[in-house]
Amino acid sequence: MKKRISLKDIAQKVGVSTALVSYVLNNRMQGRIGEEVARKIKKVAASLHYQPNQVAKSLKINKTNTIGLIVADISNPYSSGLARIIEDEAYSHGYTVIFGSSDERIDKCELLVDTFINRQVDGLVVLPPEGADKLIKSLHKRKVPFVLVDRYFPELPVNSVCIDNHEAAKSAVNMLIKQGKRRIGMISYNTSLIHLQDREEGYKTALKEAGIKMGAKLLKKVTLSKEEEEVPLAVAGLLSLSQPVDAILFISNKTVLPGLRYLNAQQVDIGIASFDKTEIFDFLPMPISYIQQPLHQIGAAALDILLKNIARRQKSTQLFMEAQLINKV
Amino acid sequence: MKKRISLKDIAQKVGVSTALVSYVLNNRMQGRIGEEVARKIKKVAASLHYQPNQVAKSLKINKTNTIGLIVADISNPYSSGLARIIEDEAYSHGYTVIFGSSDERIDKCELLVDTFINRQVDGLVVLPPEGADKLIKSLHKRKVPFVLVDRYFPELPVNSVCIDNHEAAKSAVNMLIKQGKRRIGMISYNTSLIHLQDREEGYKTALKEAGIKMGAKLLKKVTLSKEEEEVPLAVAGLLSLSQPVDAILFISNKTVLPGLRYLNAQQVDIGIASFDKTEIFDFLPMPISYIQQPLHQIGAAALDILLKNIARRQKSTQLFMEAQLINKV
DNA sequence: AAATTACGTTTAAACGATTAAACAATTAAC
DNA sequence: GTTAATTGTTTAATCGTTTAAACGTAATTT
Repeated sequence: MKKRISLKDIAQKVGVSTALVSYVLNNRMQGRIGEEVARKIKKVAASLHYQPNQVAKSLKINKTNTIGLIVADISNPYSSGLARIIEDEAYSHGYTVIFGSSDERIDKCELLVDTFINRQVDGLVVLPPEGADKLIKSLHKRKVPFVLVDRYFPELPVNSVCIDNHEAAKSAVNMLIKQGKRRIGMISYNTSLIHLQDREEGYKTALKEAGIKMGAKLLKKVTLSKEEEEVPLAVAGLLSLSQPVDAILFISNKTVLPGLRYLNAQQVDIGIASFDKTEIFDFLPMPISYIQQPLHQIGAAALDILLKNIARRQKSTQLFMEAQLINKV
Repeated sequence: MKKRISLKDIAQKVGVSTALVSYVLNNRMQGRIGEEVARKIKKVAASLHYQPNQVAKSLKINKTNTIGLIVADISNPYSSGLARIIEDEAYSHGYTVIFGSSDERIDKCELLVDTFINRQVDGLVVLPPEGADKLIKSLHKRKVPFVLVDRYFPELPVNSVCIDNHEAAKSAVNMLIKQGKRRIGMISYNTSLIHLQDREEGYKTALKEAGIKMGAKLLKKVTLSKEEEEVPLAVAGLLSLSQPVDAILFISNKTVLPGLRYLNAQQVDIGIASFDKTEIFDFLPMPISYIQQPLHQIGAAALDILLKNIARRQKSTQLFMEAQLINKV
């Protein structure tokens, strides 16, 4: 890397102090600077292609204009879609984004948080893994500006932007009921993540409100990150009940894929609803309804909250966005 | 953000100079430091949860341990998949990754490059958009360590990691021929991007070597980023020739999707091969062969080259990886 | 004419680390 | 017993910025 041009180089060439160069290039001290010399400084700066060293600037002003983004896995469509929105919002406000994937592991997440804080990020956007309560609490205590997305911790009064999962699941089940389905199963997760439990609760509420009895056998739980193996078994289970299901609600895009693969192979045609869309929906013979998260709104809101938090003029905000049910008949 | 602990704080508390604290915590000057005081410094550092300010360190040692990743769009699966691999490789070497999406636009790409360089990244991984020649040349002249991925510029002797697109396309077409196809069309791009032209050339070469005449009508070109509108038309064109095609090679995952959607809707069953896999392949009745890029190798090689370049011990390297043809019958 | 204000610029400290060189205080060498 | 080497620590400069305060000089006020 070639030696870069610094304020000093410009100052020397023009024959003034670095302070003056700094003032001129930052348009400070309006009116107090000689027109002549200002012009000359700007000219020399341009001719040398001067670009300020942001590291030095960051150290001095104690602000890096960088935000850290921690997702479960950047190669997952939900995460990368979110990343893209955060990126755009951040850049439009003069921020740069560093990112890392936690793989849903709390130790990795902690490592990333530490790394980012040591790099003096101005704030964090975090999609927290299961069991991150302690970490989140510590962030809060250390007054690090941050905002959670997709997931939240009800007992912690920290910034978060999620969808109303309870309502979303409820509306999906209601739709299945309206379509005449009565034996509605669900593929859920065995997890302590509240936002997923909310989805399960929404499913139960919908059935209860419709006066449909919900047998425990209709609710199958699989392990996070083990979808490929466990979902087909779970679906098979739902199909082989004495009273087989006539519809299934899938809790996530990661469960619906192996689920559909199985149903497709078995040539079973039942009602299907899912959280989040995947490309394959367009290609399947049966219509698949899904809950569409307003990803753009989520990302934009998250960054908005974060930036206001960085600027120290906002208290904690918990946002629950309304998800849209895309109803395919 | 709470005031963070600095070397000074530790030094004061222990009653020594910051220099000594620095030496101790970095394990410098082995054996020259008093055991007693070293222990005390480490203890105090730990009790205060000292974490070094990387910004200050970066300024001093002129190294940020950060690399910049510029892709077309982080929400595109190819880009996010690559991002994940780069991330893992980078972190395992103590580097952090900042990223940006160029949207295939040269102006955005230039802006990102400038932003990243001002932030003193140690190097760049770039998926360059069409027409980036000038930018790349300037990076090279300024001796910024960088490596191109996926795309290259034959006339520029700079680091790059790609697949052998010519060979890959050829093998795909050869396979179609072996399956008995004779009227093989291709959906290609109207572009100056060499790696895409290579794919086209590979297609032509395969036909020529097999002694099959390649009419110009068999090669349809669409516009980058306009796949959704143009590909269906192009496919329709290939099917309505006086001698319709019995197979199509798609140049990318972005073209194969609308193509398949159209073919599926029209219930046409012909041979299909494509670059890159998409999730939907598993769900379609017809077998679809595809060229699988060794994404992991590409990412790992790119980072390896970049790091060696940063450490100043390697000349420019152009790598062409072998892609794998996944043959579904 | 002395005192004040304004103007244009420089000085110098600071941000938080690293590190060569200097410095006492011991210990070893001859 | 003087000199030299070793040991443990500090001093101070440095990285490239920013910015409050100081500083002359000129213009204005009284």
